[in-house]
Amino acid sequence: MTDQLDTVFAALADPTRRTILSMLLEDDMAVTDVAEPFEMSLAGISKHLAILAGAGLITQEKRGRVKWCKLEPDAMRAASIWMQGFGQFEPVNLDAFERFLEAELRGAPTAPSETARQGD
Amino acid sequence: MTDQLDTVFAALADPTRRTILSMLLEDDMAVTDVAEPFEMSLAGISKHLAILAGAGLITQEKRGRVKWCKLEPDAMRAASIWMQGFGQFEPVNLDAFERFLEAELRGAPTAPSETARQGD
DNA sequence: AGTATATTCAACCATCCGGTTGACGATTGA
DNA sequence: TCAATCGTCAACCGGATGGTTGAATATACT
Repeated sequence: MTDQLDTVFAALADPTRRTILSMLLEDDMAVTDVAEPFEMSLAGISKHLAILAGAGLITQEKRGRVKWCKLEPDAMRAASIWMQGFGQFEPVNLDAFERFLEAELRGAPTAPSETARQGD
Repeated sequence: MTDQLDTVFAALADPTRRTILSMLLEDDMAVTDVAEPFEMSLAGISKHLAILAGAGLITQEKRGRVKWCKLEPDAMRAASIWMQGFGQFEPVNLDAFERFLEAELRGAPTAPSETARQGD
């Protein structure tokens, strides 16, 4: 019964999952490769991917023993239209978007780049 | 530490809260009036409003003993831009938005219209 | 003053969520 | 065949979430 908007927004509410989505913007990735930059167990990432898949934001195709993850941006369409209806924000400001991505990928606590590698 | 995107998306993930936001599109409302159509305790609605306020999606101003809730659509801007970056969805399709709103307000399980419909 | 209205607080409950570890099935390859 | 790799499953944990009820606070009305 949970609306599509429910699952999409809920999936996007987690910074790890948003980071994964932005990683997948560049290319399809195997689960292990998605997990590699994170300081989290593979099973944890696997769960996040399942949530993203459940929301339709990615699809996963198994070839051999490797499961490939592919971004499905169309799943955001409904949610995006819903939001735009409120603010009528300027359409598709790619500059702003890239700034966001950079900030998330670099500075975010879940970001894969230069986190304090504690307990490793 | 939780990102603004975290709180905004999390706030939007709940259908009751989305319905409240669309109600506030038409006008500012008192807490009691917001709660009236819902099959939920006033305290429950009050909590939802607090979450919306925490995400910046609404502001609440107390005049007398009435607390007025006002939509703050700008709080969606960052999240909206983030999403648009993925799909580059057609800009501001108001028709689609109104269809969404109608569907949510009428058919959704949390929709305020037909209060008797609960025990399915 | 006394009562009604508007809203929140506090405690409580069940469930979900994000994460872990360890075992497991499946596939690859030496 | 045996071992390594890929990924999920199951059980568990602590903390957040969504909801309730009942008391408390603040304002308004008569």
